Amino acid sequence: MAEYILVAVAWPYANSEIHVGNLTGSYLPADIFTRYHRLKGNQVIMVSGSDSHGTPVTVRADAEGTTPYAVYQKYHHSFIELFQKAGLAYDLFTSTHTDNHFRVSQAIFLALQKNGYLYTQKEKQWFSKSQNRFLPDRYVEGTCYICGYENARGDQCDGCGNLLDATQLINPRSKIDGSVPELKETEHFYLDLGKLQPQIVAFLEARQSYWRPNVLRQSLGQIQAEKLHGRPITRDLDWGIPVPIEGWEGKCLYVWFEAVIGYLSAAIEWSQLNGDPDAWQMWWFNPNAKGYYFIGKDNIPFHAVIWPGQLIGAGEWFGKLFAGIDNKLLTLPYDVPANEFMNLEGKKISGSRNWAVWGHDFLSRYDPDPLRYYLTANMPENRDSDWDWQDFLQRNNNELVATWGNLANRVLSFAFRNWAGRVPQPNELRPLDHQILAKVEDGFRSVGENIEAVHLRTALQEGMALASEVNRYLDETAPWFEIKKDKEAAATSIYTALRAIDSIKTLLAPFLPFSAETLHKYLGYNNPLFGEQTTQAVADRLGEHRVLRYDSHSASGKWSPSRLMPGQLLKEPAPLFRKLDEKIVEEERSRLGG
RNA sequence: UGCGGGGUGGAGCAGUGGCAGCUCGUUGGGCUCAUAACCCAAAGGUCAGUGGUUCGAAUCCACUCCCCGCUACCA
Repeated sequence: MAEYILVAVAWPYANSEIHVGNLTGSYLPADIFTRYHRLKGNQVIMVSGSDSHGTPVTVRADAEGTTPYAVYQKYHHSFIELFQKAGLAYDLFTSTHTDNHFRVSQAIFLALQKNGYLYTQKEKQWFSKSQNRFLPDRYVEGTCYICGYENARGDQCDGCGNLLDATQLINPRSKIDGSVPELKETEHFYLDLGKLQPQIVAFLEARQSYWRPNVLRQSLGQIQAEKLHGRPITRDLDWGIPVPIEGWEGKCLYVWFEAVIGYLSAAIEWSQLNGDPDAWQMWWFNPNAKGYYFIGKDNIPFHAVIWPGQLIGAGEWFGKLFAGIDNKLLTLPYDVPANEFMNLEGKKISGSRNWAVWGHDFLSRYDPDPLRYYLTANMPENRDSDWDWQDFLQRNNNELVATWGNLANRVLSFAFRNWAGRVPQPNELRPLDHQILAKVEDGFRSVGENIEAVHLRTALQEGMALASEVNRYLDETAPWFEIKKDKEAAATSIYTALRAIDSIKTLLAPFLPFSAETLHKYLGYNNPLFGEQTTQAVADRLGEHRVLRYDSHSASGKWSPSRLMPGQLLKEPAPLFRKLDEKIVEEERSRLGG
């Protein structure tokens, strides 16, 4: 009775690098959750990709004198490289710039239209003659018609703080090239969220007993306070997915509308790449499948309100239009365990001011597991948290190294040295031994329950607490003392301790996959716990996109207690983690804001 | 101003009606297998303030004082 679980992870926008806030907000919790379910033997797929379209990408391309395609490719490849280094093992990390995604998105659009949830509306927008394109409100500056402030932006005035109607700006100019734009009429499609509101509310109410309060506040709470209204889902732009309607050439689907559809299209692409093209239906046409959406708090309305609205609105027409299948509804999200934000040294992370700890930069000096440990221990599950270098150092040295790394090292090295590199043969286990093993083995229940509820901080804490228990056990049995007078007693203690750390290894593996794998080898196992991350280039009519995949063939890990065999050949151990020097705190702080 | 979050021992947090807990740090002791790691013990809080509800409040209500977000395609 394996469960079908879809792990849907936020799509990084392809115009900037990834920092620790992004990692702890969505990518890391998703990976931990997914690794756990893999060990557990569930049918889990973790999908995401680069959000490739939209105006910011085109603006950046213009500024750098290159193409939007090149900009997106550059960041996309950087993401894939980072995810490999950080051990973020997506079943598929693709992109929105694929033929498959275009077709899926257009099918969703058409299904919504068939069901009567789209309407069109004409409006005036600023148009840049020099660039021959419409300007998003953000990219128009002018004098505020309320307070007279001269550098007001189209959407909001920084002088008086009022939200503005961009078309009323006085002396408008393009923020991109300074030219004077003119008002021009344009027509767009709107998603009729007002009409979908009753179904969206019902969807949310059915889930409010177990959703996080921060997510409910910004979805159900928001709707109750102010009604939903239609949102434009197309734009005058050529870098994106064309509106699949005749006469609408030169217009594209708005990125917020099509990027979320990636959760569906990526599952479909994953199936195709696996040579089992209908497999996605086990997640998407299966009412018992559970979809978990790992995102940051900025994305809550899109995932908890609008995306369910899109799925509900597409209804059975999606299956019909896309796959010729009747009477199938798309599976709605089961949970949206959105995280809050992580600040940095007390201030909000800001990429443009370099107030950030960048993923690539961090991993050029430190290992991935300490990063994953700190980001999990400090994950903003309930409220904003803070990355503090002093705190990072202390948690690394006093918790990860001292409690867990040292435990593994002291047990392994003692065993290796005194029993000729093999797991010692124990006597019959004593009550003390049974006790510690029972305690550790109960972790498969308690840590598992916490991970399933996406309480990852607590789950990690419980795993670490078990490591402390084993340290205590060693202090009581004192095998270094036993061995002097009764080697068999020492063998029993060390065997018990080895079995305990073997189990804890598995309990911590979702969080610390690299060191778990190393420890797994030291314990003498030949097959790895997890599969491999691989990349591959996929060609279609839009060009080529590189994808990151997960190959589970070699994986042998199981979410179950150790059954370590006496006599098993150990490998010569070495410490799992490095202790860090106090001086890195100042070094790292001085890099910030530079 | 509007909306939202938060103020708990030195630090970071848990705790939504019933003797105030956890991790780290500090101090003292133990051990010596281990990356000066590990184990034990102790000190340390009028749970922001005031008033109220209650047999009983960190926990509910009212008011006050601070801090921080959001209202920006900056995650």
